[in-house]
Amino acid sequence: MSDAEATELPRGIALAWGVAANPQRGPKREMSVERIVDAAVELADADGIGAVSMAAVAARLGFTPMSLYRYVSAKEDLLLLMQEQAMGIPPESHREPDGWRDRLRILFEEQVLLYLRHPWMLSLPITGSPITPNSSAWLDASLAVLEETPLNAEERLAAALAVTGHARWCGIVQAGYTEQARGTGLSPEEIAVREAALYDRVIEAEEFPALRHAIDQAVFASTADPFRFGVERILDGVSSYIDGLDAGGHRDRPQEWLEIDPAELAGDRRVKDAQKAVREAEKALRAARKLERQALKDAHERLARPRKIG
Amino acid sequence: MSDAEATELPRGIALAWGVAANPQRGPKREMSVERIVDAAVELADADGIGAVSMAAVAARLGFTPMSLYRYVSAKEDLLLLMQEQAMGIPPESHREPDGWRDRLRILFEEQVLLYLRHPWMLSLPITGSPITPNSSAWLDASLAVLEETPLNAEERLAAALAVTGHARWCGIVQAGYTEQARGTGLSPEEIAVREAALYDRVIEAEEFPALRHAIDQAVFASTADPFRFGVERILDGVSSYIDGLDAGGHRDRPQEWLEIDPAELAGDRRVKDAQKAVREAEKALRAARKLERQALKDAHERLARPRKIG
DNA sequence: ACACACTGTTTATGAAATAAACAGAAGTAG
DNA sequence: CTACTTCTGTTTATTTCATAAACAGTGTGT
Repeated sequence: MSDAEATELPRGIALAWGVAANPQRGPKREMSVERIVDAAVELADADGIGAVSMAAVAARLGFTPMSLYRYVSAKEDLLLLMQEQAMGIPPESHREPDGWRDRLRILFEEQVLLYLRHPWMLSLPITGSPITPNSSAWLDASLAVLEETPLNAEERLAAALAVTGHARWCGIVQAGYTEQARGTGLSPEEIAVREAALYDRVIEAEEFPALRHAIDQAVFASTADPFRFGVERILDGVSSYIDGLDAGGHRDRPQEWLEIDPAELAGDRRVKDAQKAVREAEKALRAARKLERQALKDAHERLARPRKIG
Repeated sequence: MSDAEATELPRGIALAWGVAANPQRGPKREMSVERIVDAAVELADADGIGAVSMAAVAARLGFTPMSLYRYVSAKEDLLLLMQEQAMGIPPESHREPDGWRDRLRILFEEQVLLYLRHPWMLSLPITGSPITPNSSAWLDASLAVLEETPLNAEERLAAALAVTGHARWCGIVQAGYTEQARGTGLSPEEIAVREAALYDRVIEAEEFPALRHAIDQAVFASTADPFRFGVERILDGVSSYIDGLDAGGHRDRPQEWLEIDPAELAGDRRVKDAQKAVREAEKALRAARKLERQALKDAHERLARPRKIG
């Protein structure tokens, strides 16, 4: 009983699996869940997730805001259905190449394209893994691709997760530019240029030497996609792990989740004050270091100058 | 002129760099930006980002909502400052081990811990890279660690980005559980168990064979952290790339960003309708496949049974 | 002294989600 | 065929936010 209750499908997820009660009596329906979700997705694609209010969706369909609640129990459910619909199922293209590596790369690229098409998906809260048909299909596709490898089930999931996460991360960063572009009316490229200029202005070699070095190498002006490099490294890593297994190497020992000390979570006043003190000390340290570097640099210059003049 | 204007610091970012005008006249200030941000972070840590309203922050400090606007120009700026403050600077621990690999792993773990401490950071919108002192410090640390490798500047950035992204992804997934736990009053472990049960109930072998297989291998009941496996693969990948360089191999050619056809973005009606038709066809295909598999399975059983009886 | 800059407060506005009560439509049972 | 029931979309009202605008009190520089 408590078991059945415990595993009962949450409202929104049930809707996503198409468990919809079709009523027999009463006036004919003028809308449908599908039309509502379509309208919402169109709004979000065009003007971002902020443009999706119950009122706006209803207006787009020519109805009053409250009417939507006959179809969608709450906005949260609508958002879930939007995700599900926008995600779709993985295209067949990933079956074309031979070998897990090329297939997984295609799945990566398709996911990135998904996020480029629907950047708003990335600003929705993630509530665990959404157990919906389409997300399941994507996960299934990744796992299926990896079934030709000697990885065990857990490793396959971890590898699939890593690639998915990287695609998402790529999407997040790009969506950031898209979003800013929408706000400012500039093109994403202009935003990137402006951002590079800001970095250039604000980052001093004394404080952030490695970052400054990167800026001087014009990495932020680069038009290359760092995420492409990233996936290749992930795929390399999986590949070399597989090579290790094939060569009779042992598996990685499963590792525990990272955890923070529960005492920290308890919100103890003394702990918090101590942490704050640490933060301030770190800040002071950083400032002192910066001054030290500056002083060293100046001293070097003073020592160097006479030689130059003489 | 337009150059100076173009690279002017956005309000919030200026605040983060500590460009604060201290007024000479008027009544003494009773609050400070710092106290406001502290209060907001405490609220968010305790009850999630949803608990952070201007009114709630003000109430926690014993003031009226509008008073905050004397210190923080808008909620958006407050959120930026919260991020900056919660992030802090990377701890010194990452300098202890020798070798980029162990150091980068520590930076990964520290970032994950950060997100465990402040899960709300992950539900804030990302607007490009926030060019603030503390985020710069983290990026600088990653880049500095990689300076001992033969990677070039762009590759270093890409590698740092990959690790950061993976930490973030790890945080996102864990924060999902934390968030759900807050909502339902259950422990994150119970949520995970419930989720595994849901998967088990809903995923059929006919529709998602690889996923079903994973479920049967109890991967969702596992207590191991798939992200630990993930970072190791990323580190492996970077490592083997470096080995390749050392062995005189050539670099990956820089690759372009993924893009979607602008025609798609234009929101053309015909294109959209066509896409919708594709979606529906895919759905039908999926259903047909499922039936096919089911039929095959049934047929097999029918063929197998007589032999059993006879 | 006194004007003015600055403080925190009060009041008001508009967007948003959604609860609750409603009037009318369309089946179904008598 | 009538009356009941169920279901539709609408209306109205409440609550929660961010934030604009006007305000009254408080120090400081001139």
